[in-house]
Amino acid sequence: MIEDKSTEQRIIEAAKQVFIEKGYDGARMQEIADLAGINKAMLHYYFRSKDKLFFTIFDDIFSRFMPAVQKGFTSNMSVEEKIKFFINSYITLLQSNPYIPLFILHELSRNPEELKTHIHDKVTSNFKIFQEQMQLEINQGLIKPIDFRQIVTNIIALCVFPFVARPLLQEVFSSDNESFDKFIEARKTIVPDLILNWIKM
Amino acid sequence: MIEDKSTEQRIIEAAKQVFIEKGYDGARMQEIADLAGINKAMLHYYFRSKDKLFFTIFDDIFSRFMPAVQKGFTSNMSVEEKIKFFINSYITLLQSNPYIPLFILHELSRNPEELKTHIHDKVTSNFKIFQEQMQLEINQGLIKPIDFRQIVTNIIALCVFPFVARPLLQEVFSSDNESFDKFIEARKTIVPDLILNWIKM
DNA sequence: GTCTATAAAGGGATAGAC
DNA sequence: GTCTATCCCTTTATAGAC
Repeated sequence: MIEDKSTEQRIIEAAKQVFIEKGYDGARMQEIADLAGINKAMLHYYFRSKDKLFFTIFDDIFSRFMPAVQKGFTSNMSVEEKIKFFINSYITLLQSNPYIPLFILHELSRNPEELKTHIHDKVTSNFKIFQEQMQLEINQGLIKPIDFRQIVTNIIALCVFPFVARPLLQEVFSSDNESFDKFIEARKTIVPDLILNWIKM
Repeated sequence: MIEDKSTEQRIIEAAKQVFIEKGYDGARMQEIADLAGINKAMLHYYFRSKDKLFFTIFDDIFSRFMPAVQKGFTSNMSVEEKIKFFINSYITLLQSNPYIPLFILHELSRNPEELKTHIHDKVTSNFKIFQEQMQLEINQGLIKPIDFRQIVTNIIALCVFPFVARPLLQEVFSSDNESFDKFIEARKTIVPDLILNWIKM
């Protein structure tokens, strides 16, 4: 049970845990109440409905997670340095938040229309800068002329996928938790290798 | 509504559709019954419970999908040819079944213990052959000595991720369905390039 | 095998006392 | 703000007629 802190804060933390683990459909208001150390009536007093509570939690998670992903692209490093830096810090972020990506992807796919409006203004800006910088280095002949979207998608895919597919991969490779953690750690050098080897002239 | 075919077959097809779209927790027996053109009582007559129906459907989907993935690795081609062939046919398979991966990943993560037993015997064998062949080509100096698991993970990640992250990617890149389909199609050459460029000596 | 009707439990939401 | 009690709809599951 979550202790200390204000009731509202305890509800939010409890709801995050339960929604992330079970998803919207699998989450129970009773379980959130128990974890927060209150009763169901209090949930509705603070958040009116399961829907409202969910959207609050989703927005909170999404707006913490996406900018953390994108801000790595705003510094004044070269494309190569940025990619190295980004992959390293992104995988580190995922090691601390391993269940966030699958939660977001599942909920977006479950309810695309409603949630699109919630993410629309949070995903646009930061990549633009990186895109322009890449175009510049392409013109300078430093990197190959590859579709910007493909590069970004490949980087994200290689970072995120092991986390969303963890149960399956552990089964396929018969690996225990410890060796899987090492496997992830190794990717902090493997993924940059793979990407840079591909895009550099 | 699904017509013709036996009642059991209609139930299975309807259940597949609904479970894949909504997930176990979001699926309703009523919706499955409606889609199959029968009533709820019939579902229980044929499958006793939602759980039993779900596991039947999950096993069916999983045992169709995973071997299709792995059989590409059993022919007598070189590692390079196999990788090219696999990526192409895997992405093509995903184009016809875009929602299967997220469904499997979500359900595995929701209920890992129960479902592990269901997948255990279906994921082991075929990769072994490919692993041995890779070791051989590594010894011959044809490809770099890279952890086999990392190569397989990267290939699967690059194929699968765009499908599980489609709503998010379309939002980030402001792309309509048509241009996203082209984006996917282009990956049939991009992903092999990326992988082979990385592992070839 | 297929249907209608209904039981039984679950779960979101509210009323009202304190 | 917080609690207990309860409403009421949804959903899984079963009984029983045909």
